Amino acid sequence: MKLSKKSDYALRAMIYLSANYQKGAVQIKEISAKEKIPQKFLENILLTLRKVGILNSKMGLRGGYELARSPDLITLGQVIRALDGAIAPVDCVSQMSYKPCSEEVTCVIRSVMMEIRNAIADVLDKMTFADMCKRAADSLEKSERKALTYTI
Amino acid sequence: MKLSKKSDYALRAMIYLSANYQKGAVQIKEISAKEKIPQKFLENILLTLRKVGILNSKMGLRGGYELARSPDLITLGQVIRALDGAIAPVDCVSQMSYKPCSEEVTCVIRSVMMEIRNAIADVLDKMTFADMCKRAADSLEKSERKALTYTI
DNA sequence: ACTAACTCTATCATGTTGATAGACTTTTAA
DNA sequence: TTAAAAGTCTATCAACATGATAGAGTTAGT
Repeated sequence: MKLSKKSDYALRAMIYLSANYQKGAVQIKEISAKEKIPQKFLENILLTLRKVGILNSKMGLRGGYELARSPDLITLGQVIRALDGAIAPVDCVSQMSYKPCSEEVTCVIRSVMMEIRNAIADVLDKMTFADMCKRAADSLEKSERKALTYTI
Repeated sequence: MKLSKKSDYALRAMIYLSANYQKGAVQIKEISAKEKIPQKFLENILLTLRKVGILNSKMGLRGGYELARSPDLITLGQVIRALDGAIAPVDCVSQMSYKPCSEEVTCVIRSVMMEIRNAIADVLDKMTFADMCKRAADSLEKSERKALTYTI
């Protein structure tokens, strides 16, 4: 039950790219520096996201990466699945890498794991990067207001 | 986001022990055979569960393992935490192995992971092994009725 | 005392994770 | 037209986790 560093980095990079959606291509180097992600590691991550069609890239001087579509059309689930694979805790309840278990029909562990899978998917597949940016703005504002209150 | 084989085996063994709760100590060998779990591997698992107080053991001839308390007082969460550790997808939202992340207050990834942790915990900490036995009985009955229907 | 059972520690092969290296290709702008 | 800046691709690595096995102990019922 663990989010890999890879997916964590990917989410951070995606939030960064979402916040800069209108500004055109952003370079790996910039994301790497701002989000403190090892550059070479980030290269692989972004490459993967490009291959699944979440990002577009421009090669050459002044190249970079940008979202392939609007942030409200990309969910956390899409990104995590691209990097970590299936979200389900066991394969027999996975949409992505389904493998039947021996006693499918009566297996009670399976039924509980299905509940968990659905609960996770419910969060990750509904949450878009537009939502994430909004949340970030909200919580920043809130913490600034708080800081202001304290300094009075 | 993956349940380890260890936890999976543990859950199966616990369900088996719950179903045999009134019958006194059950031997590793029996559980291993019935649930098709490598015996030596199972030894380690049961030992761990004993150390955290979920199981009691009797040594010597006619020894074995049994639940330390009634099945309705043991949750799946307790067992999985004993074997796999924290349930939370990232440490900064974990009750069990909490480690602060740098930007705790404003981190939006954290807030989403907290939602997921809570959703998972909500399932695992409410579901007891008594519930599991009931489910098993229900689904067995259902599949038998179904089989009957088919054979008419 | 014999034996069936749990206890404990060590070991092992395999795979995954997080990270790095370097050679290659594409594009732009001077 | 060429140098520099950017992405592309493949290989490699150390460290760790996982799933499993081995074997020498210890305990207790008969």
